Amino acid sequence: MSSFAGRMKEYPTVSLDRFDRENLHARAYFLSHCHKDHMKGLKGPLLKRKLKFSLTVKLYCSFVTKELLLSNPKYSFWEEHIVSIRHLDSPTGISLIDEKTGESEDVVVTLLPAGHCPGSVMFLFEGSQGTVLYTGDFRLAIGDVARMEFLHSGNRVKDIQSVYLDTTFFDPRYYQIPSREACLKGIKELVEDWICHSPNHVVWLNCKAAYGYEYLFTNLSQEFGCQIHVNSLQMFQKMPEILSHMTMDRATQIHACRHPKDEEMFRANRLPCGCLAKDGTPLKIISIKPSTMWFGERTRKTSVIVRMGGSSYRACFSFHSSYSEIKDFLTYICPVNIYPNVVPLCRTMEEVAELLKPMCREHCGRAEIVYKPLGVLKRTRENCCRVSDTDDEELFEELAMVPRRKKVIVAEEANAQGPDKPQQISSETLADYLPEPRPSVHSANYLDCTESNDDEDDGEQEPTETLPDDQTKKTSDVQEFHPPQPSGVASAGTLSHPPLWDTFFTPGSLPTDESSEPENSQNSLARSSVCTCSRSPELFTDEADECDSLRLSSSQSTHISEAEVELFSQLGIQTNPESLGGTSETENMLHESQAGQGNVPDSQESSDFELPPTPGSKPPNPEELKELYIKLAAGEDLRVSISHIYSFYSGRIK
DNA sequence: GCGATCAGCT
DNA sequence: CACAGCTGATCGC
Repeated sequence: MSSFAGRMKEYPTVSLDRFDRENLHARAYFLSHCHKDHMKGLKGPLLKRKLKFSLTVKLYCSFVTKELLLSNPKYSFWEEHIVSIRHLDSPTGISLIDEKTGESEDVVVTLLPAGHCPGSVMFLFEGSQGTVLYTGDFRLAIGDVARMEFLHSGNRVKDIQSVYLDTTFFDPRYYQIPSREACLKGIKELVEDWICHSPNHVVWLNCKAAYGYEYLFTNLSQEFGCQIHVNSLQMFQKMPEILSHMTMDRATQIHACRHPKDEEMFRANRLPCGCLAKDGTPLKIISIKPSTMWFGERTRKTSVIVRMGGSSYRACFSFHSSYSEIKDFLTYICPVNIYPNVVPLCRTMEEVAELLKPMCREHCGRAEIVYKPLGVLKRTRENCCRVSDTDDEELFEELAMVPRRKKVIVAEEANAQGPDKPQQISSETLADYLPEPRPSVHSANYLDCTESNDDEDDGEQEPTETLPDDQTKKTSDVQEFHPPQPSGVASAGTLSHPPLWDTFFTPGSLPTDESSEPENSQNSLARSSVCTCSRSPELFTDEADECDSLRLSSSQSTHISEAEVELFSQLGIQTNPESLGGTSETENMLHESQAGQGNVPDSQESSDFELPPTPGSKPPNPEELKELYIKLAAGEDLRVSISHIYSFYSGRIK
């Protein structure tokens, strides 16, 4: 839960995600996403009154956030005062005007995708007081930050003065959270194993009353060709990409409907909507409750699905980045200052601040590092592969070779025109260059899983995976579970099937009924045949690496530095000594440029950093490059890990 | 009657 | 397993 007070040191005349107290005096407001803990005071009478008499005060947010906000009539008084920025990554000039004195300050703000819930964004401010990033809440995968065009200036990472950071899971206890794709895969398999039995076998997704599960709904809808039953569709009226996957018709096998006493109803084998089978008999229901599950640094095998007993399951699902994901994010941008917005559970603000210190520029030593661009074939930094086999890899990694996108927009200057007409510095959007929404499908082997959110529990573990005991198909026998794959689906990391050419030329269409589903489903499955292989970390290297495609490696961000270990020990946090100083394959493969860090003086005239070219990795060898080229030539979309964010969590949805 | 805050619940 | 939000009680205006 955010405890950010609303204001940044550098630009104190704007307020973000807080609208009460001192924030009542702000010259402009910013809303990162539509969760209540970021909307404190937003419907307060004092603010309402202020708006009534103001010509210049505006609320800036993404297009989707505006729609979601205004779908609640309590906020309709904001309507004339909202400036929604439809396109992410499109710098907008804003004049911050003091209505009493006429004093004015110009800033340029850029919305960056945050991957937290529909419409969620981060705000990047650039102005006389430096470049400052307010992250709001975010879930970015490792490597995503390197693909954010507007955190770069030319080949370099922008010089970021301060980051106001979502630190929900910035604690080594939350070292790893399975990737979005791995979680989705686990849920898909569980759903499939249940609903395939009969039309009377239904799934209830026990989701909380908050935005953020739409990604799950749309993917399940697409996968199984049935829309998800929900209580209301009103808020998604202008978002067909979401709307088309939801229904208010109870006659479906997947429900996410809610009722004040839904848990109680479920225990009595009833859906919250009260739906029964066609013949009036009770349905056969399982519930899946999305919950955050985390795993310690040394946890090797994990499960994204946990059976709670009876027909109740928990499925891993996180709205926030894990410790290692946040660390990756910070390591990349290396800001001068980092301010936590959230106090993680069982921690104090002081402890979080201590944990963040090593990530600040002063301590990370980044200012000394010179990175050499790779050249024509640029790719994302790949500094956190920590898996030893394909199962683990799918669970935690979604890294892929991602050619850096052509830079399409350059924010040169902000000729702000005043808040009524914020200047769109460029009309092109990054989203235009991103792939169509699609489900992410990996190879079908079920995860050999051991549940562990206990980071003390770092030894070999017995599988605890359990599944409905009345099922005919036993997914609990994880080694034997091989759900049928649609034809044309290649396993991740392989090219066992030729590309389906037509899929690359079929305009993205939305399945609006079941009849349209199979083809769409297949198309999207085919499109998502991507390489997600990543290199084994030294932590878990006891299994053969079966990944036969491009290998990248790194050790940087998954390693805890000695300084951190010392810090953790001061804080009473256990760290893994094996991760320190051990010679590993990955360490041996450090890129030259990194090995030479500190030796080469940076071009000091610029305060920006050069773009890191995959620290901790070796340059691709000819074999690897060949494979990459084959994939590119085959039309495979290698951009994978960030696409889901743009699909659902951006202002792109119209 | 309305808003703020907190405990309790999920 | 813990994010986000609801309900209901209480208090103050």
